[in-house]
Amino acid sequence: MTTDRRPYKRESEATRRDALILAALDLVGEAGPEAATVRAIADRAGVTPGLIRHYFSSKDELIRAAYRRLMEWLTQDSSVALLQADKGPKAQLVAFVQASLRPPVVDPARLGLWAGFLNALRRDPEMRVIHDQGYRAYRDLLERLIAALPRDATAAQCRRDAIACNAVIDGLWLEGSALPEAFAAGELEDIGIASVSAILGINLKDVP
Amino acid sequence: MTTDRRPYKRESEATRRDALILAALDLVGEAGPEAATVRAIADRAGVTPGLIRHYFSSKDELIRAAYRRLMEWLTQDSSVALLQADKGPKAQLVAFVQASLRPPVVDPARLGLWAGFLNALRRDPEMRVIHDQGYRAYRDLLERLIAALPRDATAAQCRRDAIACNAVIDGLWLEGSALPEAFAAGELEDIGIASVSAILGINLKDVP
DNA sequence: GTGTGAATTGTTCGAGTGTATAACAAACAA
DNA sequence: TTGTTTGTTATACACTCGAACAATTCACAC
Repeated sequence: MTTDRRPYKRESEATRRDALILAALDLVGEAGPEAATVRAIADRAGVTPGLIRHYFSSKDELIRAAYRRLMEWLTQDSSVALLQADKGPKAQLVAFVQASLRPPVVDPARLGLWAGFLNALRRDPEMRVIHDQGYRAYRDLLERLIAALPRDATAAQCRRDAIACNAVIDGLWLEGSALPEAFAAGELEDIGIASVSAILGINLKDVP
Repeated sequence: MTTDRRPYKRESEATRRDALILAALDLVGEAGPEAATVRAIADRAGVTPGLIRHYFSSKDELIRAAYRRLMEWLTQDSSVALLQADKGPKAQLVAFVQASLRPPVVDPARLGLWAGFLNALRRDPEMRVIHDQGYRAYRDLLERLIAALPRDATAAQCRRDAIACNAVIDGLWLEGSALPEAFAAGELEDIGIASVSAILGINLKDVP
């Protein structure tokens, strides 16, 4: 009896970890966290389940890595507009807010993905640390943009303003992603800019 | 061999269904939807697992009933803010914002409850309808409070303002519930009032 | 009292879960 | 070619899940 063993190719650690993380994100986004079983993840990554524990000490750690990746995406996609940063502080802030309130950041699939991880925060303290880091990174970035604006504000006030602006952006992102058809094109961005302007007491509406 | 059967009391159908629904909500809120197993629900309701299938055709139907109950609660809580309406529009709005940004509304368990049902929406279209209705009811309520304020604003502007204020409240609620220890006592409420004041162009800070 | 039917229990079942480990084979060095 | 390393597969295990069902016990009509 000849044993039919499935043929395979050896890949680098980075490649395999990436494939597994992406497969996990896909599944969580498509059908919720309970669909992201070890077998389903391995199947989607074109690999057998045992390999997961070769690269991650447990399934939870793979899920943690996936969440870390998601948080990185969210902040990177929002701040990608900053790279062309020969513009003034106002224009940078405007670009940041706008990028946060349109695709691919605003996206039903992203919201579903994020919500899928959300309830793991309560159970896993380490997951909460990851969330905290991701959230802090985003808010710190926003706070730096706000502090660079030409206005009089203490550091404490800048922190409060950053929290408030972050909240508006988060809330608009939430609503826009949950009910995409409820808003006209560009409406979320306009409301976001107007709200941030009002909170900061500075006019951002006519900044190109 | 004498079989020791656990003694029990017959309860009315309404009582038992209620107990099971409340137990399910408790568990989803505390530890996420995957913790709400048939056995755990039955255990918390002081009943054996088999009884669930006596009152609900499946576990999914119990979960659906629990979600319906949760939406009833949310709309009732919103209505309560309207009923104590012997105060001015400003005071009503302030009370509404403050109530939305402190416990028991701001609460990791509530966030977990919300998130737990959120990713169930993707699978069950019937749930999505109920969810949308509840969400719009909340925002319409806020929009009515804003429209009652003494200021000049078109209906379109009131809608935009309601979306923005809802976003701030949602965002602050989200962050406060996800990272409860990241904010000082009363800080979220203060930031919320200040932000809503700025967005609406009206001073709410000294309204009792 | 005493049937009788409904409410409730205890238990079992197959399927599916994450984890552990041994067997295999691909890549590479000599 | 041969040997070694280790990425990868295959298999087994202990556990939990939702569902099902027969056995038991309560409440109530008569």
